[in-house]
Amino acid sequence: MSHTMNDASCELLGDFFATFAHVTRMRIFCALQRQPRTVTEIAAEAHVSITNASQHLRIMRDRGAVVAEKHAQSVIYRITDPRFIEAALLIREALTARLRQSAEEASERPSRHRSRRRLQSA
Amino acid sequence: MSHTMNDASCELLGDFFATFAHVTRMRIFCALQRQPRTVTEIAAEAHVSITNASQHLRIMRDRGAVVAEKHAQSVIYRITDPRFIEAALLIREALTARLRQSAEEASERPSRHRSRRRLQSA
DNA sequence: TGCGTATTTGCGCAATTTCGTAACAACGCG
DNA sequence: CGCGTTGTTACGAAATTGCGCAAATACGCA
Repeated sequence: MSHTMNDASCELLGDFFATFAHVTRMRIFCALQRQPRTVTEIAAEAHVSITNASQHLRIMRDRGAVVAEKHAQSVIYRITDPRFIEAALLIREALTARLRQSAEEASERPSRHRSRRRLQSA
Repeated sequence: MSHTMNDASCELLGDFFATFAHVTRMRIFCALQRQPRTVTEIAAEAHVSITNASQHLRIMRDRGAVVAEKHAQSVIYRITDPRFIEAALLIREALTARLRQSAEEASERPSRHRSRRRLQSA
């Protein structure tokens, strides 16, 4: 496998990113990180209704991010691939590093606030 | 930093994933992977209009995924953090591994097609 | 200054996503 | 069986996103 991406990878990745492109779904992912959980537990941890949790879980299930296993009265969800977690942690590192860095820059060169990131002249 | 995620990380990550949750934006990311490019070049590589490319680039710029640098008449975009590329490659590995695996399973136990992933009984 | 190239933005519309309400399905238990 | 618990689905409304077109902006050059 090459070290750069092609068009097919773009389709694949775009779809994957969409799976997690919602705070609630990230929170669900977050809750499932430590251990498998029932829908009711997931809903509580993600601060949403059970219905809403179920709806998001369906999206994640359809895209293969989680699997459901029926157990007595309840349904237990878990993350399908630990690499998803690894990837999320890696990205979080990059993001927090960026935050730290821009915080430092802001303290060096203060009150240069831009409400929206614009072009930077060369 | 812990090895699991908290609520703040979820916000951050949800936003990040949204940035790339579109085939066109992934293709743009893909094109910028090798080298910085002008908007016109990016539009050509992503197979979209210049206007549309510019719109997607604004989204990516606003979220900090890319930066723009004005150079003579043209604007040159580049990816802000190489870790974004690393992460994308890592995720691609996980995804293609999953694809390979389900392809194998499908050949072992054929014609078990489900149009939509459903619950699996224990 | 006026022109051409490069890029961005405003706007309206179509498509998609999100979410609540209500109805429905599955299951264990008395 | 009838009921309570757990979870899913249908549906419609509201919000968001995506995109094309036209207009605007930026900049180098004659």
